[in-house]
Amino acid sequence: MPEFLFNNKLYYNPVEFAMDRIGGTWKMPVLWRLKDGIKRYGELKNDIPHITHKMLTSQLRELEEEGFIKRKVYAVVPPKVEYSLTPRGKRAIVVVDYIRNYGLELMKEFGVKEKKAKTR
Amino acid sequence: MPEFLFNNKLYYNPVEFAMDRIGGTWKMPVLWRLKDGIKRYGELKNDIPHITHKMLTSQLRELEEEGFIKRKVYAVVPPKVEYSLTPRGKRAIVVVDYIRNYGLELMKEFGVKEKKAKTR
DNA sequence: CTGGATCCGATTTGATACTG
DNA sequence: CAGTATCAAATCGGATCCAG
Repeated sequence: MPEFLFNNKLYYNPVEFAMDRIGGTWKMPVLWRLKDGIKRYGELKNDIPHITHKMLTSQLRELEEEGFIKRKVYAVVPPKVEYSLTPRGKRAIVVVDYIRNYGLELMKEFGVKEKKAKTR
Repeated sequence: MPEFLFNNKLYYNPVEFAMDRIGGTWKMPVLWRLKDGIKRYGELKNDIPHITHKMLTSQLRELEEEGFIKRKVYAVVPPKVEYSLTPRGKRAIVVVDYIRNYGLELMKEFGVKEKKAKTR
């Protein structure tokens, strides 16, 4: 298995490299939300349950820096910022979709039930 | 996006569920090593660069508990233990391969060079 | 040879407060 | 509305030691 450096981090294989770009708890959900077009910061925040302000901003920064999403700032008050997928981000959606389908398959195997509105 | 529980952990989407099963730094490399057949603990340890004893054993435990690999113990001294893929593990290999190819594609885009034998 | 347990530092994440 | 900074809590990973 090869071994290489990127941004001063040591990687052991291509899978790890890919997962460091679009893995983690929140990056795929964020990309997925942008699948159908432009979203504002607040929309993303509302659409993704439980994500904290800090996590959303940091994940958006990283995805932007690595060219998966584009950030457009409007010089208005109050601020308005729109996020959208770049071609690289659109390519990633195909992969996310693939993994998502595998996840659904696994969930069925493991007998996972959706958690319906819980009392409390 | 749905939301559900598994092993007392809250998941927000199928992607996260899948990644919790076979994601992380080491699970895919471990599965990948078993792609071509049975391996002993020591072989895995030698074949996977930089993995520590602790990580290898913990990852093998989890993969076994969740049905991706099978553990066969021989009642001999010193101990001999063989690991192999279950059908579920073999199915996972297809996914790993897919992500791996995407990783290679990304590496090319990012201009990542393999790290050749370093001085020191 | 395989594997469990412990200690401890490093990294990640959440909560909160503050800003233009 | 969108974003930054700070501090504390939680999680993770590595090194090390013990055991059958």
